[in-house]
Amino acid sequence: MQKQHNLSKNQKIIFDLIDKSSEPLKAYSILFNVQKKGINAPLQVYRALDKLVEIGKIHKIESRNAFIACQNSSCQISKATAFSICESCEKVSEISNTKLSKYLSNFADEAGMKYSKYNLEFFGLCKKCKSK
Amino acid sequence: MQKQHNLSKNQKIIFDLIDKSSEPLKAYSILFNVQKKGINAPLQVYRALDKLVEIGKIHKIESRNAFIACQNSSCQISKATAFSICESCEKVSEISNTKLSKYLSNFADEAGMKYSKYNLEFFGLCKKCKSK
DNA sequence: TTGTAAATGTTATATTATTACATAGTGTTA
DNA sequence: TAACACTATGTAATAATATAACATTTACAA
Repeated sequence: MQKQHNLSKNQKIIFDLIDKSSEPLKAYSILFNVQKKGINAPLQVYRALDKLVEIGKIHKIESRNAFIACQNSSCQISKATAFSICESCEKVSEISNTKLSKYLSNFADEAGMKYSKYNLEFFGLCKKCKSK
Repeated sequence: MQKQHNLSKNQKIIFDLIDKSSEPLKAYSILFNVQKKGINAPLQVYRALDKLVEIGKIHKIESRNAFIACQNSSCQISKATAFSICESCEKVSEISNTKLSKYLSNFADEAGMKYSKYNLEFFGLCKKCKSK
């Protein structure tokens, strides 16, 4: 059973915003959106983001400096993330593919070393953009 | 046969610096290091970096905002990159594993979509740091 | 030699993220 | 409940990363 994390006020405000969004959100765009809720400073946003990433409720898309809510109902795969990113419309989806995650979690390099965490970003054109 | 890219003056200065470095270099650390060679502005660095990334001579480590020289003699895999990153000493190595790259290049998601590019970053402790 | 693409130089500014310090809330346990 | 540790919050300042806009120059093929 997964540990229950009770989100604090700021964490909840920021998670809700990201969760409702259909696209990855950037930190300062989040800031502008939550100023009416009393969150005034970048640091307040970054602190909430850090925590949310840590507990797996959101993921950072490294190549875009943006954040999306975990699509995985269980939110247990924050140490093993894979995303597809459309280079045209910037749509991002979390990939949850058991074979892929098993393959990568078990991957060992030439020296036999295994890794405790990975992040994979695939790039291409999404269906919509491809057919344009 | 791979296309020959004759590096320009700035590109060469910056590539040489990165290539000699034992660790990933950040843009502003590069800037400080090349100021004696007449490169004065961030944009000059970023332009050279962009070009070097584009032609596959260097790669960007997205999670670190840093750049390393391609370890692959052929430098042809800039669209299919994988790295191991030590979370303690920050050592970064490029992984060139044929099976892995084949697996990922051929990966198709649930909808059968294939991707033209990927970047994978593994995290863990390197041998040295593990034994400490 | 002219056209064009690539590269350079420079200033200013935008975007992303952290340091430092002070205060307040939450939950545990002595 | 008092004392404690831990987490979260608030605020100001600043650091670090990256791009826009504009002018000029170089490389080189037609």
